Amino acid sequence: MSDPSLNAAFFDTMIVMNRKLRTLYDAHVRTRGLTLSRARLLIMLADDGGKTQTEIAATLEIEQPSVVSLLDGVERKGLVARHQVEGDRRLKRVELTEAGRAEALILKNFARDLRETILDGIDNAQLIAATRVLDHVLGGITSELERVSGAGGQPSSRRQAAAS
Amino acid sequence: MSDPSLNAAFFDTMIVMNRKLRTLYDAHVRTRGLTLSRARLLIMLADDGGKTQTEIAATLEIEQPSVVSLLDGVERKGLVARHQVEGDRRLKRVELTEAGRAEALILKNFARDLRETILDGIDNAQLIAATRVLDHVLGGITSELERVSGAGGQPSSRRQAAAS
DNA sequence: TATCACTAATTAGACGCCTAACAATTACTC
DNA sequence: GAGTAATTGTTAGGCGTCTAATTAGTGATA
Repeated sequence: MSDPSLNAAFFDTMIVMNRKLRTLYDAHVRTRGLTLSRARLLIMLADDGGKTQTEIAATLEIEQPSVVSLLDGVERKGLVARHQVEGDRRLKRVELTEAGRAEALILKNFARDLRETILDGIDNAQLIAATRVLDHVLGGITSELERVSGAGGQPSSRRQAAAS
Repeated sequence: MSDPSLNAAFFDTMIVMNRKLRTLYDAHVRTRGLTLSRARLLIMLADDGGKTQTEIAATLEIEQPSVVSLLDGVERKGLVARHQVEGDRRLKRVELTEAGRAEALILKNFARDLRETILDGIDNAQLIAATRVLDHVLGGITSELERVSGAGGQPSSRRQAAAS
């Protein structure tokens, strides 16, 4: 079928790369009390506007409790605010503050530049091909994850890119 | 130069995929008190034999304190043991126990099968191309990381695949 | 209207990862 | 040989993520 050591190399490289990417990004924004995950959240809010926490979880593809602690962090810094929603007191609509909007802009530009630096030497065709593979693999993981834990079998809304 | 939204999609997909891969793997081995990271460690030890903690950190490409807590977990389960080294009392050589060797074999087989399942539909050429891109990107991240934090500028021993 | 099921956010507890700072030991240097 | 520098493993503290369980609010129904 496929070469086991080739498969292993793919995943291992991916795992290491992910961790180092986070470390690199964090190193740059740490002085402002931010991280890659927080940046992903802020940029998403800047692009998509106010969302409830459930919607945030779905867009970022993380679990709701992860959203809670992420929000706690950036709310403490005054970058977002949780607003009550008229008509349903369970919901909280999350909005960027003025400071949050400014920060999001900075983060977005920094992220763009960093990606540019890191991807230097890769042409568009290669990147498209690699992204297609990643997307296919992500699909495989997601359906396997649903098969394993999601016994209920709801129709699985597929993902789309969250950060810009 | 390059398309910003294309770059963003690549990284975002990679980030999400990584998190979901970990969740999927963890879900399978959780009942035995294991995780993807612990599996990576055990498999590496099974392949490469006893190593000091510094060597483990280098091979897995994580920091030494991360190795400490990782080892604490699997040592508590009796899967590895830390042995004193003759001649240098700072060092500790880490070895798999009998139970650890058995567990590593199971994990290795499971990992192989899971990769096979997840990569279904991707042919070797695509996978090789994608891995080459990942490797290039990892190289970019690593050198950027060294440029940023490693002011000392030691000659950067390059990475090689750790899990099999 | 009282109950029961569902949903949104949260808390609790665990693990993985990091940086910074530390203790013990060894190596180097004068 | 004494003092300093480097190395090894560790602890402390922080963030991100997960699952399981809890709390509060909504809706549907008998």
